[in-house]
Amino acid sequence: MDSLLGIGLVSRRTGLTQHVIRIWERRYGAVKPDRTATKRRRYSVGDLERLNLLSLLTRSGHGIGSVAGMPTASLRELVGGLSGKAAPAPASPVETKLVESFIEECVAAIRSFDGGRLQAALRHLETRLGAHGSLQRGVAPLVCIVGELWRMGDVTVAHEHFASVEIRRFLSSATRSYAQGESAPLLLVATPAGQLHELGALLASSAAGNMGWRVVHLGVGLPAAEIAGAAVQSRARAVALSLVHPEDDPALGPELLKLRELLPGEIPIIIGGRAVRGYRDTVRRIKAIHLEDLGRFCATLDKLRTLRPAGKGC
Amino acid sequence: MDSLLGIGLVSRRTGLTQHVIRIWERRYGAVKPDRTATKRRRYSVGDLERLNLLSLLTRSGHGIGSVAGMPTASLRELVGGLSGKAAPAPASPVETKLVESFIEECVAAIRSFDGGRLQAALRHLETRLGAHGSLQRGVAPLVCIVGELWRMGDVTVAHEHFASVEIRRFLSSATRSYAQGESAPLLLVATPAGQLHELGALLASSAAGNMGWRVVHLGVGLPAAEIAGAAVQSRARAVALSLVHPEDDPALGPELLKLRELLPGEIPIIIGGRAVRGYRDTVRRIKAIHLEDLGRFCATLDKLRTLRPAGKGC
DNA sequence: CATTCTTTGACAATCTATTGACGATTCTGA
DNA sequence: TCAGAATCGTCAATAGATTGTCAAAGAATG
Repeated sequence: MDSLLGIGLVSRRTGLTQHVIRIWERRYGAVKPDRTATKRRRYSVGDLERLNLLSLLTRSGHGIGSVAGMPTASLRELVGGLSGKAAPAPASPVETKLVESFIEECVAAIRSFDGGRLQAALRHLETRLGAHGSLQRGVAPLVCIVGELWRMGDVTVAHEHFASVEIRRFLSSATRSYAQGESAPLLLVATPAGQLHELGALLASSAAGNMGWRVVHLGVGLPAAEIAGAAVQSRARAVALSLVHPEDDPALGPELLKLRELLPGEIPIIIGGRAVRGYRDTVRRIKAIHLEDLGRFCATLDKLRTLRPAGKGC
Repeated sequence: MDSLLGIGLVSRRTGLTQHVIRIWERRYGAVKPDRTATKRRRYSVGDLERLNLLSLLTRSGHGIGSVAGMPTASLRELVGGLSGKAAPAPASPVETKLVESFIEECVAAIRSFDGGRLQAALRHLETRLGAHGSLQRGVAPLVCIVGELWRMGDVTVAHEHFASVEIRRFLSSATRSYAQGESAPLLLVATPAGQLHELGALLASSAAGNMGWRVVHLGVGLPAAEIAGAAVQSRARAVALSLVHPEDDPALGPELLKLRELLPGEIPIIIGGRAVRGYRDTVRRIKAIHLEDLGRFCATLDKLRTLRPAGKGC
């Protein structure tokens, strides 16, 4: 077994303290790293994955003592099914087929304004791919496709709104990870003034909730001053914005600048959504973190949680 | 059996207090979790489902004592057949006190962006007043008050948006629509172009869902043509509009006229919300049914369902 | 030599179990 | 209609378990 990672590295990559890693080993035998001749721990990539899984599970409410002893495969299953993210994206042919038929079914349901059918499809996918997998590989693509259909005039505004409402109903009821306690970092999610499409923001909120963040979701079309005020008052660790529809709103650039100005410097701004391209310069100017897909968004959240409080330079 | 969920986790996922979970176990044997060597409860996913079902059932009026002993399959069945119907309307002094403290608690939660606290208050009220009663006598007033606070500048736009999102999350999870088959009448709910406040519409949708209507909720800010198109396509029996904020939008009058024109004559338009007064003439002109409060809205729905067997066979 | 790592014991904060009691509501039978 | 009984959620207090964090001292690394 190639065990070559030092504890410092593992600590940084998992977001766990070195202390915690050692304690988990000593008390629960969570991992059993090799040792060098001089007793230093050497972790394998398998250990790394294991620790990442355990980190996710403890964050979403499991006691470490009850999961530390399980085989890695079971951990993966628990993570996929109950709350966390499914880091590996295997994209097997079976799965792509599943997702394809899912999308097809959803679009048909939307076209006929059949809410029950849409909810059924969403639930079905969730049982197959888990909370996070269904978001990343099912709902997110669906949202894009609906947007596309609308832009091409293939479905009406009413269809698009209807889909938004139903998808958001699903997301609301699927995301239950409330009450993470005061200690969990807080993400503020919103859409700046002029941006009225809410699904991107909702996806972000759900994903963040699944990953153990507390989330304050402010919805759609908020002026910069409001966002900044709320962020300060709720002591958010980061602010996430979603830009989807108008790609050329001249008022949005100044709005973003103002937000950066009003927001304390240590609170990063994360921006995602297909319309970002229209405001690229501004986004760069305010040093926002630009993320195109949900997977990267999750990875960034993980990094932010561990890097920020320690004050470690990024 | 794989029993690995701690009571804390189960509590968060079911919305039940740890205390309640334990009491249900002790008094009614609702679940029989395994124990660790140190007597801690370990729940299986089956237990989790069971508790979720029981939570739903008690919230909609069943006594815990009468359902706690039933096999899980029967619980599922019972939940499937749920369709609101609770809490007539006693309006006792005890209740007004309850509602008052509820509102107070909610406003405090909103001011501090505390979603968990807000959800807890909402749930609590629901257990006391039932699905229907809590809507009519708790949530509806709350919505009005939040709107009032916002208009007076007493809370910011961010607070108002935040409240909208959380209340709508509650409504989404509380409303058990889709239980009805093809035969149930269908109500289309929306907000016309220019009207961007969605809570009124959402309340209407929930109430209608509770009363056994199928609901197509189109959300906020839709042009007349879109509403009419969707109504025709989904074969709605009625269209409900909510008017809340701009009371003097000159574009809204023509929009309403256009809607009446595009809509088949046998489909009535129901209009509610505090901004209706600003458009009184138009509302009268299009022969819309104007309803000021949720109670009358429900009554009207009942009448429409029975009086309007327009297409008796379908 | 500064930094990183290991081990150990101790500590504090949080979570959990159990018990008994309390108060509000609802049910029941006269 | 009314008193008593039953139902049901909540609370408080104590004891014990679980889990993250810390400090100190020595060893290894580069």
